[in-house]
Amino acid sequence: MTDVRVRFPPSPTGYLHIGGARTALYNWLFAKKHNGKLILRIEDTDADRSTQESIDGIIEGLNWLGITWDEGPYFQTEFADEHVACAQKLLDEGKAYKCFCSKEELEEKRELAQAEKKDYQYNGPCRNLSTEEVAEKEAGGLPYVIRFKTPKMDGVVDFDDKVLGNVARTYDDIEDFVIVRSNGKPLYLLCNVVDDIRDRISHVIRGQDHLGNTARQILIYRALGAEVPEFAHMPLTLDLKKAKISKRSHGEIVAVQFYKANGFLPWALCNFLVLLGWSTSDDQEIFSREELIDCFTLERINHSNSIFNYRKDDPKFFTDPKAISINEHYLRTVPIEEIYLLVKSDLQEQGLWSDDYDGDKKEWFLHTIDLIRSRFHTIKDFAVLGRAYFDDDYEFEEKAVRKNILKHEGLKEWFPVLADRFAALPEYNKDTAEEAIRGYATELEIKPGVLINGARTILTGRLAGPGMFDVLEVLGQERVARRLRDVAKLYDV
RNA sequence: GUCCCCAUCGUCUAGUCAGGUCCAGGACACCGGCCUUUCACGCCGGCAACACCGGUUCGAAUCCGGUUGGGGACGCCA
Repeated sequence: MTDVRVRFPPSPTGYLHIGGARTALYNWLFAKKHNGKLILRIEDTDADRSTQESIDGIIEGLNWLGITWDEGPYFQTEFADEHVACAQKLLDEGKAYKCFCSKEELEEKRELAQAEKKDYQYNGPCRNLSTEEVAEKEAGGLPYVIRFKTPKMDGVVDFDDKVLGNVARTYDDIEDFVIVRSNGKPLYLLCNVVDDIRDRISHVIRGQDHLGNTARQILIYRALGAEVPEFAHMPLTLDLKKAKISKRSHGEIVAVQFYKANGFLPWALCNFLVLLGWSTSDDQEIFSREELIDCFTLERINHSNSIFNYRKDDPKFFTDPKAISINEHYLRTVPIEEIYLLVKSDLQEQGLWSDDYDGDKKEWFLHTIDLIRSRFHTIKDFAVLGRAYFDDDYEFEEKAVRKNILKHEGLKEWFPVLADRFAALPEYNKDTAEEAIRGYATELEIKPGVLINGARTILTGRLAGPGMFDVLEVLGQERVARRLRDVAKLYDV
């Protein structure tokens, strides 16, 4: 294979959404796999809709996901002269022509055709204007667009799509499409090809929504005398109603930023995204970066669209359940150091961070997040569900208080006693704590579970959590004793 | 209306190119059980799909044709 050079060309008209991220990811994987280069090109030719905010958001999103590029970001507008020059070249060589038909006139025809349920194609008179006629109209100050002159011939324009196989379209079916607006600005179809030629793109990996563009773009490549790259059209991601996912109809749930803000591990999102339309033959679903790069191939991309399984207002899953499950998997299995910084920055944001965690108490901190992480869904849970481990001001689950505290009136007396016993322990650790708690239960002739579950609730505020003796150790002698002595407050309400 | 793409559990999918080993496998979700002081993890089990109709064939999820369904494109957007 010749040098692999692929590109990700977002138009900066909104944030980076998961569909775009998936396209970028596939390109990135393909580049990595073949020791190729990924080029980031911002397609900002639509001046009305492009924003700096959006450019920043896209770059931030890619960075967060760990999708790195080797060249760029280039900006399409910087190459405007080149686009115009290519259009001129096509004009000079008779491969394109000036069309003086007015926009209004054409729109009218198109609407008419639609109303009559007939096919519409530009078939205007301008294709065959003589040089004199053109000069005359121009002299008269008539505005014009430049149209590509599609060869009038039998047969098809076809290409061997790396995902779909052979895809063909008859010449007949391709109208003389506009490549330059009447204001002199070249259009996407042209710019994109010119840029891809300049950037020596070898493989165009993009969504199937571009499938209809490909035949026309191949015509441009040929007219410009350039080599046609390989194409790979990946399936689209739809919502449960089978509509294309978009910011407008789905809001932030489809924004990469949303996953960052909601405590996803970036690689977990990538892993989820890659599975939306691609798979291996051996049922593997969890991949390290290296594994994925190694086994990724365009040929194993699915042909059919996939559905992003997100139910609005689902109380249990705030996004696709599979995405959450993959995130949980990574959250509880990656080396603790890999989530340490993410947890740190979230605790900092929540005002729960202490610099000791980075110093004297670092070992304690790592051990603690390791202990509690298997029950969590996202990084955000450390500060919410795990708050009691980092701060004395935590909430009590109502159900837990009812079930584990209020049900046992005796705890009001027992816990202060237990607190004293813990405090008096010359050596305090999970074993001595367990001994103390079990011994006391025996004395009281109650089941140890009453003390254990009650302790969990008063110490952590929660109904469920890690093994109690681990919790006792992690929380430490002083905190445990203090919180147990305070049991009366739970009966007050 | 025209053109293009697609069609396996609720969702993501394996199997389709080289038909039999598939009364269809895995994952998520869901339901049961085990483990356990709780919950989670883990483990065991369950529910659940080849869109339809024809054809080819000894044999079809797989090949062919049609139907239906879904998606995309049809801009002086990208």
